[in-house]
Amino acid sequence: MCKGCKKEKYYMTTAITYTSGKPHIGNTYEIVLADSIARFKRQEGYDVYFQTGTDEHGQKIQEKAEKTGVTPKEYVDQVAGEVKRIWDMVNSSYDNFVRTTDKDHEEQVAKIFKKLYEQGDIYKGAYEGMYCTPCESFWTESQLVDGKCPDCGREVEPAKEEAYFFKMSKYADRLIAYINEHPEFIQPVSRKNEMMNNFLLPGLQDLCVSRTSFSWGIPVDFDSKHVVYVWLDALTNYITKIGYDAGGNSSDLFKKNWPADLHLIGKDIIRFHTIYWPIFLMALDLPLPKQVFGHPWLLQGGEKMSKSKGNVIYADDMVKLFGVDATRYFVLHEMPFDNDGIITWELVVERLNSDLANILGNLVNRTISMCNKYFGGIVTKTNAAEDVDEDLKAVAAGTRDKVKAKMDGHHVADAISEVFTLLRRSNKYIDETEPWVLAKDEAKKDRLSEVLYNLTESITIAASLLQSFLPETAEKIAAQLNTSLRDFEHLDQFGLYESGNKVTEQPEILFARLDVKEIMAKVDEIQKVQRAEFEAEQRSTGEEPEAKEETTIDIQPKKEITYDDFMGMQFQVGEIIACEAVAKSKKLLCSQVRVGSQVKQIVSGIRKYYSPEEMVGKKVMVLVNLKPAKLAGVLSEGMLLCAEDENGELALMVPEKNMPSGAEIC
RNA sequence: CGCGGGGUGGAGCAGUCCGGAAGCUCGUCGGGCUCAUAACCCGAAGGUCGCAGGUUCGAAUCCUGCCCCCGCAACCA
Repeated sequence: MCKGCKKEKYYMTTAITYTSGKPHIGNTYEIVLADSIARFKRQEGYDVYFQTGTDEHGQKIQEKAEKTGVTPKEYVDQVAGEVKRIWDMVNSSYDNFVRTTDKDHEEQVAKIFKKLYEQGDIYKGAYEGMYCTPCESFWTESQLVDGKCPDCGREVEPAKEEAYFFKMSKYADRLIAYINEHPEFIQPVSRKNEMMNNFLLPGLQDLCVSRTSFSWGIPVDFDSKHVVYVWLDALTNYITKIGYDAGGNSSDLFKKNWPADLHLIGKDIIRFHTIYWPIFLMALDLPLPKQVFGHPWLLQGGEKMSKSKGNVIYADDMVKLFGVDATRYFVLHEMPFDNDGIITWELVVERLNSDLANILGNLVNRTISMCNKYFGGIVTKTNAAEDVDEDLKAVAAGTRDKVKAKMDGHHVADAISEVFTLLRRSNKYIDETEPWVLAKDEAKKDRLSEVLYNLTESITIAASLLQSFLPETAEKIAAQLNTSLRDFEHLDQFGLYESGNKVTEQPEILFARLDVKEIMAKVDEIQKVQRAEFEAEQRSTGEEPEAKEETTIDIQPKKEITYDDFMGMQFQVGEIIACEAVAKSKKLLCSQVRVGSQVKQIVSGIRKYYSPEEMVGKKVMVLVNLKPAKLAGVLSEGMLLCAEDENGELALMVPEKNMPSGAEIC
């Protein structure tokens, strides 16, 4: 901190990661994104406090622990350790790694709950819904499957449970006003309308903030059969872990840093951060955070990520194959600002080769090689300038402010691109000046020296601007150039590289080019291991292994039926003579099926797998005597039989030999 | 008429708020160069900006209608 002036504080947080399992690359993306913002703010001169951590309570964790045969605490200790290890591995520079099972946090949450209760914002009421007794779970109407429990398929019954509620509606008007008066509060702005239109303007319902159906949580201290709802527990980490005290004795750290300048979160939890969290803070009479930025997701291209397929991408594997900075580069660069990004192994290799190896690594390498070849590594400014230098110098000196402008709006990918514009410009400069031609003419030695100086200086500036994103690489470049990364305030000037300095004699390759095929072979190995691990885990938790290709599927057995029951069902071969999509639905097809001499209209949910055209002419298996019913308003007089695999893929049952329409199936 | 996101050269995207010569990266093809990691530099091909109307001197951009894709929601007989 400089004398006489105080650096401006900047308090930022990530969401805390839920410890129900090992974080994949999509989760890891958030910490890298946050880290690059934190590093950049520090570089700009802010006094940054950067907090991240893990969210460790809740029913899911309790269940997971039970299945694994350990206590919830043992379970979250293990996962939180993993999270922290990964956060450290990707070089994140957090100041505080918090856990919601930390004693001080638990105490404060209990105090906050009590305070809100005593001042009347929380009241005791009853939660009503459909309850599945064997599963001990409440479900909303919309969660039910065929009116039954989505977990076990058994009957549910209406039930009431005592619960505490928070009076959201009391603060809604204040929140609406705040959001309207602070357009920068919710980022990207498109999310603001979503919150307003879907939740705030229609009217907020009171939020249930306690549970009695499980015990792994922070107990309500005046009513110990309740635990505090996870979101009230999780969100408050932003204040409790910097020293907030509900009793009025908050720490200096808290007084200095609250309100937060930035909550960086995934777009899926924007609602919790822009509605519930601000209202909790209003109830506590605390100022609201200045900005909530909901970043998009990193999605795996093509198929869905699934452990059983072994295609989940983890930061560990990426770091093993590509290194930390290449991993950071990819997730930062490939992520658009408000659209989801795509990650595939092939794309990672492509980016690494074309950007990091070719443009950046090769530029550093060729520049240093020339310095050594022509001047024994000594870089001297001779002022033998030519017009062609001007553009390079202008781009180099102007990059800092362009990067800053992008970073101010959290457009991290675009900020990095600005630096690469400078690197591309530098490569072009080499072609324009042709140092190898200058080297052949003794009279042009000064000019050659100046050219290499300009390149060295440009690279120094680029490396200094890259340090927020690729910290290790930036340091490596500075070391190879025998200089240090430059202060932010001097990065808009050209010509500060120490003339007469000697660069390294043996430049190390920063990023080696990779062969896609070799990488994909290694990826296959990784996926094999992942599948094996998954199966082992399934066995250890006593779950039936998920079906793989060409294996079997076990389904919930139904109760035994008699032969008469069976004979009560009439199956016949039917021929589809016409078929069209049901207008009001996305999944339904309406078929005219000839069964013997009559034609039945049958509606089926198979549009995703069969087009109306390909249905026509098929001979299929039909349950004929099913009571007619209306689906999406269309009458259906039977059922086409299909086989279904574990992914919901459907296949129509057809006779193995050609059979006449109406033939009985028995 | 359920809610939301999206449809821009082979791929991935920017541009759309505030109309004014269709842009970026990758890939392909041709050329140049040799300091460098088969790299770098230049050039070219390739797009009815989902479709149809409308407003305008002028529309990827504004208005109207429609189609398709992806989430969520659902009636998945």
